[in-house]
Amino acid sequence: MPPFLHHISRSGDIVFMKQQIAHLLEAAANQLKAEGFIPTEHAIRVMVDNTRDKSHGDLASNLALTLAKPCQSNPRAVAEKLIAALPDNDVVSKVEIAGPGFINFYLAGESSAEIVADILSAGSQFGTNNSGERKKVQVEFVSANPTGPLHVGHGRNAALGDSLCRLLSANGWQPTREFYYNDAGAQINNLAVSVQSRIQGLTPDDESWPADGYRGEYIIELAKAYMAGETVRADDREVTAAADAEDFDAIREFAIAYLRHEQDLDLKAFDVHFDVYFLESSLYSDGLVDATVKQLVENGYTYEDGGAMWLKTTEFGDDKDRVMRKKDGGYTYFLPDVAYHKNKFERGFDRVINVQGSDHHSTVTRVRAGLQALKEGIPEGFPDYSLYQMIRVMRDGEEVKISKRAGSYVTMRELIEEAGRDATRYFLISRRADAQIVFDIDLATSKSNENPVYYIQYAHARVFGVLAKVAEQGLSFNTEAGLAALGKLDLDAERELMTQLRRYPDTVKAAADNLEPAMIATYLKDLAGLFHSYYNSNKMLVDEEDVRNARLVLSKAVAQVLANGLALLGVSAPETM
RNA sequence: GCGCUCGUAGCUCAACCGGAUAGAGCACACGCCUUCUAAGCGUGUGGUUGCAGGUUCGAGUCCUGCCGGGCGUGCCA
Repeated sequence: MPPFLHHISRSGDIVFMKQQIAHLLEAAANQLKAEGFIPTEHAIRVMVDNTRDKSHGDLASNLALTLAKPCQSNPRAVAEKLIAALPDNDVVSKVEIAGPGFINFYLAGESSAEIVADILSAGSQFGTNNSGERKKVQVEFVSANPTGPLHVGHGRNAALGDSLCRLLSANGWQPTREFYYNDAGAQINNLAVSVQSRIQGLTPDDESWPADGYRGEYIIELAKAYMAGETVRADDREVTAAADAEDFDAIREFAIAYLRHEQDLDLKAFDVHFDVYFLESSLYSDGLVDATVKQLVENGYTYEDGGAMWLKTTEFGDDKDRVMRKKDGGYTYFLPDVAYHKNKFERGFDRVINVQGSDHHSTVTRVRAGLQALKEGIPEGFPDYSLYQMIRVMRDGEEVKISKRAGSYVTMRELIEEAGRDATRYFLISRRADAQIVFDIDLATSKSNENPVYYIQYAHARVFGVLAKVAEQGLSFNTEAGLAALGKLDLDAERELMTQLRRYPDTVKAAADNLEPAMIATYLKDLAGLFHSYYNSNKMLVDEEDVRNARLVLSKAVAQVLANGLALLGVSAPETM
């Protein structure tokens, strides 16, 4: 018996059933190689898929189709040989050849039901794995400059980034959540000028209002707080206002703290928390920017032209070189970005992921090019990016243009207050990052029942509802007895539920591998749907004790997986609704 | 112009590395609460997966070219 077969047993690691089947097929293929049926030089790549149609069994492989050509045989004949060569095992109850040559696997009934016991014993840990091997991953997200309230776009960023961290944790990684912001540049001065203008009683309509000033109403509140001598405490700083209209530096420092604090409130309402706040100014004060420039110059990737210093990013795949130091001596935004990412690399993270709107996708090439030009052995694909598409906001059937200048955008706070945290978060996370989503404010707020998050939460609450009924109706429920009686569950709906439950660990892995939390949302919607359908057409609290216990145990497992999945999205799993 | 990206039912979206008959919700029509929560379930209507080629045993998925949307193409970030 090949060594890997030690892992294949009914009592073993049942959750990665795909891998187990793949191992079986691999063993069969290797035997056919040894027999000379498959050319020895042919690399075998085994793929096992979930079936869409239950008449195709539980899992299927296309291996015979891919081997037909190298074996100079037809797929169905190859499939027959593969099946004959499968090692003995107790996880598969039936194997069939179907269609053009698919091999369909039916899992043994007990094997299928065992997932329920696995779920209940693992509890909140069910579905997690250690593929990240406790390695450190840093995820930078939100990273909004403190010049205004967070809007819907930041909301998508926050939901995606935080959920990604939860997913990575579930896959055995150790995430660090990091927030990077500019506390010293031109935009911050611009902010301070705007506040000072408001203190002086100016409005955006006045002629002397600063050209690029921030017009939003929040600047008025900020100015009032400053003149009232208030103290603001943000997560990463605390400032007491000097209340001096002439003290520009004091205004700036207070404004930063004030707006950071406002952002903190939104993020907390969203249940998003950061481990590290990184200041762009520290890159200068700690000499990281200068060191980066020096290194780039020494490596010969820079040149002067038109009074500016350029970086030869074209040597690393960019379509044109980029200015790194402007004529006026200041640096363009991407130079500090390179210094920052050099710093991330040197901090020893095994992996770094940036969550950004796709309107910044051009920085990807630039930052990576800058890092390559440092010649420090930073991997070419460093850092990873999760780019998400812009959100279009609809209100009263019309598109709301998001613009800080005009002050006409939808804030995160507005959304959370009107639609609630769960609904907002779910909506923002439930679509693939590369989909341009349409956020209909009226739908999200007034008719929030249409948000599928309630559909999922309701399935969870229903389980708790029926469990509460057990005692009310003077019945009994015993988990052990239920587990022992799972074999009594032979309805199609029950088998389908167990199949879907078994897919959860694969989904957790796939969602992390693809940096796509939305895959969890899709999975949960499907699971909830199967449960609602099952619940509606079958009574849980039947007289027959075995069946009652078994159904309740299955329902508990469904609730557990729903709760685990919702937790990955940062959405609550209420027991009553 | 060039680069990236998206285009799936009337609307909003699924479809894991190419797999078998492309799925949900909303909307529309008709059903299901004296029985565990109807925020639920069932049945039906609705598709040339933008168009045209190509690769493959097999394409919504990969390649090429068009068409359409978004973003980028700043010594803005």
